[in-house]
Amino acid sequence: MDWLDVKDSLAEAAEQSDETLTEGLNPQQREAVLNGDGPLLIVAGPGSGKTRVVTTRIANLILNRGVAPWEILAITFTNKAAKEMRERVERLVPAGDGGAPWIGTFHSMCARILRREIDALDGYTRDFSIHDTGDRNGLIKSIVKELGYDPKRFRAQVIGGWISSRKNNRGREDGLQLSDGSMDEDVYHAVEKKYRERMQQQNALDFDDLLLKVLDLFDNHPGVRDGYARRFRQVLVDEYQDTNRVQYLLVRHFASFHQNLTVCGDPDQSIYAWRGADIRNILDFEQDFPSAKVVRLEQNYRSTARILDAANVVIANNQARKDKDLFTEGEQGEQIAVIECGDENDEAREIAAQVRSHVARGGRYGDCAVLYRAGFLQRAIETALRYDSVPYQVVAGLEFYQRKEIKDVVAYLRLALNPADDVAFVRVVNTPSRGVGDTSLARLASFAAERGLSLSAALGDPLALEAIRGRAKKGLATFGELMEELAPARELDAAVALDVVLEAIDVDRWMAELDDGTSTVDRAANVEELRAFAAEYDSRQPDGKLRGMLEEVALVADTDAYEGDEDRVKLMTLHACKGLEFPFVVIAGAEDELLPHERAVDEAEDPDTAIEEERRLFYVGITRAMKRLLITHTTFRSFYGGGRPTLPSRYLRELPEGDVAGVGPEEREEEALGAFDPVEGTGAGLVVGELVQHPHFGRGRIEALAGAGINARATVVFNTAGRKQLLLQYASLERLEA
DNA sequence: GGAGGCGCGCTTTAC
DNA sequence: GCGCGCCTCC
Repeated sequence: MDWLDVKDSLAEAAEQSDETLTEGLNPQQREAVLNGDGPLLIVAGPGSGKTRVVTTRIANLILNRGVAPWEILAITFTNKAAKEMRERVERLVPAGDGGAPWIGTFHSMCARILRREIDALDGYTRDFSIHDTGDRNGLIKSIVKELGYDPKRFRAQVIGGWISSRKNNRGREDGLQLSDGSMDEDVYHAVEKKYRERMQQQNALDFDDLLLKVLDLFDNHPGVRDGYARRFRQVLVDEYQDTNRVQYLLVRHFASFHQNLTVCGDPDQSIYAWRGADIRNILDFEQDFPSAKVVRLEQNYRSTARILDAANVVIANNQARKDKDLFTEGEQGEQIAVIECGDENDEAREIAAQVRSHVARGGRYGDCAVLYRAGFLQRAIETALRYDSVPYQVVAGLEFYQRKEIKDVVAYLRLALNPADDVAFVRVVNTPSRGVGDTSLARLASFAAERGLSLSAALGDPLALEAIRGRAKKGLATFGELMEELAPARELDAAVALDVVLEAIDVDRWMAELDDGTSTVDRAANVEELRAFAAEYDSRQPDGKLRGMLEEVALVADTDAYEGDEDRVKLMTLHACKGLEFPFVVIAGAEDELLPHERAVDEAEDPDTAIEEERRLFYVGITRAMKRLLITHTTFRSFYGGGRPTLPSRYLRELPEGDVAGVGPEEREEEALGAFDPVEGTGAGLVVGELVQHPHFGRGRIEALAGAGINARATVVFNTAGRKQLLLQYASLERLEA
């Protein structure tokens, strides 16, 4: 069916859809949906119905404003968000045959554009490989060694991060400083130069390049740029507060012709400054687009009044923000529970118990989410949930595609598509084992370098193997033949291509080789899962072929592992929870040095800014909760096999007293059910000079007392642990007879 | 060249 | 307390 036909057939529905579409929306939401052409900024507080507004707006553009679906570009930050948006738009607008709106992440959009247009850029073809962060760091490391520097002193990760932030700040690179401010800048620049050359030689792009190359394309080929700019009559960008410089410039290009740009976001939820997000993009939107209309969505439909109040009060401590006035008409709700736990196992058991009592009271496992600042908190929680037979699901990225066997198989697929991909070549030339070691590989590499060839092209030259002896020679020759066998896979359906590869490398033997019988991971099953994914991809994207599947594999980071409707507890980082909501939220590990994270503070140019970003992270976590919020922290947490005493997060002190019920270790024994009574009178009666006992620090003497109420603090000098500042509300100090 | 052992350093967050 | 990288020995 042609789009015009679709439009006709929808005309009738369209007559009334203005009314029905916006039914149940509040005036601000309706305004955001119905606002006409031109730049539009939607400042959307948490739980204000933003996704509904954006999807309804898209539907309205299609149904009532004569915009064809394919003239709409909607950019989200995660695949998860893109998927949800796509589904919700489809529910409102029946899909026609004419083409769907472009809904995706910056990275997937750019990959899609480059597949069509990259020939216009020197040295690249549409079969380019996409290198992930691991690939990038590996290449950088080998370059560092090649240039004769010590890879321990010049860590690939650090240089990689530096290169990345330079790319993400295009045009402002010179303002960036080396994190250590040392004299090593020449080395960094040398590595960067080499890295760029090597990437181009192997027809490879890293994540940052995907965006940057499109920017290059648009900057240098106005014809191409205009093609897209004219096509996209309506551009929408979600989570605009998290865009970086390059993304900002891209958005301007996309919207350059029609100037119909809708951005939405919330400055208080900006949590990606560490990867170049620039909050100024949203704060300055009205200066950038002087004709911009601004709509504020301030009514919260998600959380209880108590939870919303706590969030408001906490975030008000940030200096760098615009005041917002979030309100709810919802119920007061129960108090926020803060529970102090002994250590991470204690904390995990407590969380498991709380989840079970939630279910015992008629709730679902799927109502619950456990959020934490850093991935390593996950382990203890998983163990406790498993012990209690609580079903859970980790919503975190990468895991699957980070597995060695998966990366290896994917490297073969990459080679089939792009034989110049040296990083993939190095990864699998000796996997499974073919007797090719570093020495012979180095010989092949220098042969290739002298002639400006890729490693696989070098293998095609009979001279290349002359300097190589024995098993390695034979192994390399075998690998060369293998590469030729793989070549036809490039134009096949993904699953078929995968089968070609698996057969060519004799996957069964390889898997048997890897399986030493002791390992618990079922590698063969993982490979089988990849096979299933490929088949699923083929049926979903019949034209995608191997090329398309590899692209998707490279760009899923938070996987689509998140299945909102499954009745399982969700475990994820605070970063991953943005955009989601749960009836019952647990924020674990609310301790100083973890939240705010010490590294965020230490490594930031400006610690105060970092502390504010961490506070936003806490804010994002709080505002995910609909009905119940539980915050846990420990007094001691294991670290690197050892461990250290911990103090409650400074942000806990900011929670409004009336909304919070704190519970120490003794009180919570029979406390699994119901709301908690506030702890009262803590700290009362303690006197400077007294001896006290702490559950983890042991004995100590009070040196000073300060603050009152929930802010009451004691400085205690412990016999073994030294001097500590403790919040009396949480520290559960016991007085000892003098 | 490969397997096994030891020591070091590490855990932010992610497309 | 684990994984990786480097080292040694076969």
